[in-house]
Amino acid sequence: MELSGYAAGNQNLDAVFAALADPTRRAILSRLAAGEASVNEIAAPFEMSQPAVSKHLKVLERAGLIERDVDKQRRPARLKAEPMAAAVSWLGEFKRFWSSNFDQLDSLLEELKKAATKGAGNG
Amino acid sequence: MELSGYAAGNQNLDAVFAALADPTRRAILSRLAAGEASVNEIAAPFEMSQPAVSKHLKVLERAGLIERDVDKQRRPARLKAEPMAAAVSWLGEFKRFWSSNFDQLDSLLEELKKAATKGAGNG
DNA sequence: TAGTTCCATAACCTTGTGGTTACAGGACTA
DNA sequence: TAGTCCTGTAACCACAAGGTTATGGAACTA
Repeated sequence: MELSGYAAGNQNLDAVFAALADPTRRAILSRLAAGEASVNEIAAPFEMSQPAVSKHLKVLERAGLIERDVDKQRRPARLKAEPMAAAVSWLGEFKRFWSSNFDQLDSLLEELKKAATKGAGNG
Repeated sequence: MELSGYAAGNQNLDAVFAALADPTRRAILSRLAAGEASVNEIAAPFEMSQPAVSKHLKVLERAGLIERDVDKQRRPARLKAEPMAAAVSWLGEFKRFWSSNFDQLDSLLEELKKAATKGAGNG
C-alpha cells in the first residue's frame, strides 16, 4: 500500500530537502512564487555572482522545484512546487509529534491524500 | 513579535532541511517515531559503522530534531519533532502551488497557526 | 581486578558544495 | 558586421559532509 501519490519518490526527497537547505535557494523559490524571473532578475538582490546563481538554479531544477523556459536570450525560471508536497507528506508522518493542535489535521489530510491518489493528476 | 511558535528560527531551517536531506537520517527519525532507541539499536539496520551513526545523530541533534538522554552507559536518542513544524510552515507558503486539492487546508492551517501563536508553548 | 559492552572522539580520506574568475556562444542593437 | 547583453560552462579553490579505522573512557559483569 504505502504512499502512492504524494511522497512516492522517496529518492527525490534527498534532492528536495538538500535544495531547501540553502537560504539563497529558499529566497529564490520565494521570489519565484511571485512569478517567473530571468537569471539576472533572480540574481539582482543577492551579493553573489551570476554563475553562482546559475548553479543554485541547477540544484533547484534537479530537485524538480523549478522549470526553465526559453524566451529569446533569457532563460526564465518558473516555480514548480509539486515536490514540496512529497516533503510535506513525509513530514506529515510526524505531525502527531509537533503539537496536539495539529492533530485535527490528520484525518483531513488523509482524506485529501486518498482523494488525490484516486483522481488527481496533481501536475 | 514575529512568529513566536512555529517557524520562529528561520536560521534553523538551514540545519533542519540539511538534516532531512540524508536518507539515513530520515530513517533514523522514522525509527525514533516508534520510541527512543540506543545508538546500537539505531545503527543495527544500517550497513555503516557506529561512529558514522553517531555523526548522524549529532547532525540531528544540532538541528533540534532529537534529544539525547543518559541511561547508564546508553545514550538513547529521542525524537523532538517541533522543528519540523517550522519546515512545514515554510513549505506551507507554497501550498497553493502544489495542488488545488490542498487549498482547503489553507484557512484551517492559518487558524491553527494563530491559535498556536497565541496560546501554545508547543514545547 | 580484568574483561566486555556502549559510545564519543580524533585523525584521516574522498567527494560534494558554494563561491570565484574567465570565457564562449546565442540573440538583440546599431 | 561589430558591439553588447544574457546566460551557461569550465577551471579552480576552500571548506563541509559522510564515511572509515583507531582509540579511549565510562559502566556493567565475572
